[in-house]
Amino acid sequence: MADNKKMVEEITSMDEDFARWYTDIVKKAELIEYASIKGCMVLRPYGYAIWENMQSIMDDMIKETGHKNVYMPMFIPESLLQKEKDHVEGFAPEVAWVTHYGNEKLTERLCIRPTSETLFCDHYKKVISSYRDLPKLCNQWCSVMRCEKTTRPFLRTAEFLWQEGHTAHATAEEAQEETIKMLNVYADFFKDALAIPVVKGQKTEKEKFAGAEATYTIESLMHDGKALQSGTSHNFGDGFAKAFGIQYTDKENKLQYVHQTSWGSTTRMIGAVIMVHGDDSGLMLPPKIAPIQVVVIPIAAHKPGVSEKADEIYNILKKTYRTEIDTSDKNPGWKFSEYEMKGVPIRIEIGPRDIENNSAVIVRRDTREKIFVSLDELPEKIGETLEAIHQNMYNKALENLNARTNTAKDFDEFKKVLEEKGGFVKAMWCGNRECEDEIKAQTAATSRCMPFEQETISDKCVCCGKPAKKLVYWAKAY
RNA sequence: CGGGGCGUGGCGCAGUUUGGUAGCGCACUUGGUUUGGGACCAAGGGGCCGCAGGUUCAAAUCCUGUCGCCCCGACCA
Repeated sequence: MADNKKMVEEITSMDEDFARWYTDIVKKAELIEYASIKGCMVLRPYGYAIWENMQSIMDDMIKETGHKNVYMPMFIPESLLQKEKDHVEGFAPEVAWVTHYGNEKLTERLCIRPTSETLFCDHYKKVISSYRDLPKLCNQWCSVMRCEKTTRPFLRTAEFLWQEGHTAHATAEEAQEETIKMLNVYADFFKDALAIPVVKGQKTEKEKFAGAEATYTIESLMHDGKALQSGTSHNFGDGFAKAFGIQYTDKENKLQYVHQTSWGSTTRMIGAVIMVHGDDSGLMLPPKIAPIQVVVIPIAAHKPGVSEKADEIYNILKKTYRTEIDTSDKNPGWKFSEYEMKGVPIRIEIGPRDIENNSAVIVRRDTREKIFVSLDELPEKIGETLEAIHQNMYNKALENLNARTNTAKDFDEFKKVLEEKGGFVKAMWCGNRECEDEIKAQTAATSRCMPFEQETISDKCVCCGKPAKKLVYWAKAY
């Protein structure tokens, strides 16, 4: 038995090690607890606080670009869901159905929203009649439900929290502009709030959203070399408008269909943060979204003056930074590990030695560097250090992204590069679905996006050798 | 739905081959000593051994059935 177990451990792939590392972090950092409801998870206070910080920054950015928040019902009547053919085909297999209201059996069942396009369409049909009513720029924060067959904390859960923006415009050009604008908002958010660099581009036909004319994506790279679709922005053209009959009268008194977009980002972003920045000591949170930016840890708190000084520091810092103090009776070593596991960017140690020197020790989560700072300069130094941590985290993630982005001219090279280096492989593609399927079948890699910044690596498709149309980023993905 | 595995205190497991007082680590409670990298000592609480039958003087252990969960294959933010 023991031998067998050992053997299993020895042949355990890196993938499984990484998976174990990941699930360990989400539990030990107290982000989630598994719910007793299939596929769902309990977001615990610390995990939810991370989401709230993300939400607050993202919400500002969405409002900054002229959008207003609204709230739609969580139920969608079956007939409404079915109005757009591609959309219903894409989502029907994974929706949950409500069949009863109390004891009364419904004549038409209601699904729990897997996404709210159809509800927004139904609404827009009612409130849009003139070009003067356009554009409609709405956003909703809510949870949606998709009965996934396999789930994973944050990356794929049955119910998840997200923001979904839904807009309606007079022209195709305006809709396209909006689609790209919001994709850029996501990319900026990843860089400025999450310290994660992304690749921006368009999804292929195979990978695009059910019902969309075009889907754009930001793709980030986890430090195990797998890609993660981290936010998407869709241009619907007038497909939904025609299916739902959303029309307006233009300046020439002619009836026109609106052009729509939608874009969403989810709690999956927390998964991205864990897998991009985390290390062997646990989570590492970018300062902007960290629920605790600074934790004060008194050393030998029973010795004279220590408690008082620690309190004093805490009270000063909490005015400017999200600060906590840990006065529990755990020993310091335990506390150090605990807050590293939780990804707190800075910890401050204050003990008898520091009090003698009127100083404190600040320790960076990202570099473990210990910096001795005089108490007078402390608040200022904290600000500088938080900024430096963000920069350093971004730079490291960018280094990893660059190091793991390689090119391949033919299929043999493609397989070799993917096998040896992981990450993104840039390669040319003929535009045919068959080649995407073939590449996936042979390598497990999927097309992540056709980047905005196109290059010509070769004139032949990496798979079939026919003339190439597009440069594609390929990768194994979550 | 096809292949593999597992159900034993809150969590992680041992015990099952060969039936004989339910154990270990972590966590928890109390008291004390500690405190600059996951402390130590002492005492304590907590289990219809997934469920239902059967065999037996005796079942966590053997037999039958059943339920649940996890991993691998087809989809997805």
